[in-house]
Amino acid sequence: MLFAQKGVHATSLQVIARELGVTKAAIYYHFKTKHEIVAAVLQPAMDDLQQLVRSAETETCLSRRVEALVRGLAREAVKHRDIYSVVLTDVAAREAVAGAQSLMDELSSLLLGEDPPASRRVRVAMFLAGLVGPATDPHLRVLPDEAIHAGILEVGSHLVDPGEDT
Amino acid sequence: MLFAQKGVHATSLQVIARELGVTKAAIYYHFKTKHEIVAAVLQPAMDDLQQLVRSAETETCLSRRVEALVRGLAREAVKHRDIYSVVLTDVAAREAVAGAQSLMDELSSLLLGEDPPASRRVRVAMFLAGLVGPATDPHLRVLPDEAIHAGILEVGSHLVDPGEDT
DNA sequence: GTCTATAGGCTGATAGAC
DNA sequence: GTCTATCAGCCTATAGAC
Repeated sequence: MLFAQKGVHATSLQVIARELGVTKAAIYYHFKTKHEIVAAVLQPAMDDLQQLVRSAETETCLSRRVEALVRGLAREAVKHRDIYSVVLTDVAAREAVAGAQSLMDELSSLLLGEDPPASRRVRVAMFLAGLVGPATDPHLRVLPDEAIHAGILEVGSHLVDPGEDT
Repeated sequence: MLFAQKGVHATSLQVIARELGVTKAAIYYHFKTKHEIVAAVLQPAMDDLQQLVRSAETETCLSRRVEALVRGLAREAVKHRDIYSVVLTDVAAREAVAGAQSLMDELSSLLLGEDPPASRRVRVAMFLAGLVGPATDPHLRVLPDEAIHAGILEVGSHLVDPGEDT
């Protein structure tokens, strides 16, 4: 995906149109604005993420909630590798998708629980930001999905586990 | 810094000029191109990072090398919070700074050592990508430098430690 | 539905007065 | 050193033919 390579802002409609073999105007028949295009591309991942957050909201036990979220995030990060490398990275992308920022905020809150110590705040922030790593690193793209999934799971269960607090 | 908030590509010279209270032309007296401006902003962090990589290159013992790099990265990530959130994130920024990408590649290689298992590859990629987390997360910006530094150190020593391989 | 043509704005960058 | 004025080029978006 072009958005991932050059960023949303640097990917012009002209380039997109050429890639698709049509003209700019043809694209504007299907989408009203560029924001809509970006949103449409990111939508599948956003929907899955939203569903994950929704289902985790009901779980009041922190450790169980965290476990479910980490497992879900590992699954999603692999499934939507390309999209994650955009959403978690590109400022323009987050602007285009309404609620992307607040969704990430809520995700963060659900992982942190109430009044977390500073060390856990850092660990969770690094885990969430780190999800982009396997998605973007060209050397990792050759690894099978299972290996990346297992790796993320391992990292997440350690970094976000509330029991790790000192 | 504007580059961090809106991305390099979305930050026009006009906005930069207005922010500084001068005109675009005045800026072009000091810098030949926009690339030069971006490079100048990122230079301090890049220099420190390069020096870190240089000094680590000579250490042939993997575990000692990794320890030094993790310690150095934790220090740098805190010292240059704003810049790290740009360099590690923005595609346009990496394009502007010659050698930024290859520096990150070398850093990654030095942390990985020879023929690392897949799980360590993922852990290192997540650690490096995760360095942006504490820098960008608005909730973490209120934490004192020491807390973030300690958190990164803790995460890094666990994620990148070669002894953690299974 | 997809095209051509074009409007109107903003961009990075330059030339020349002060 | 900083300004005004201006350039060509690209952008998003629209109007209207086919």
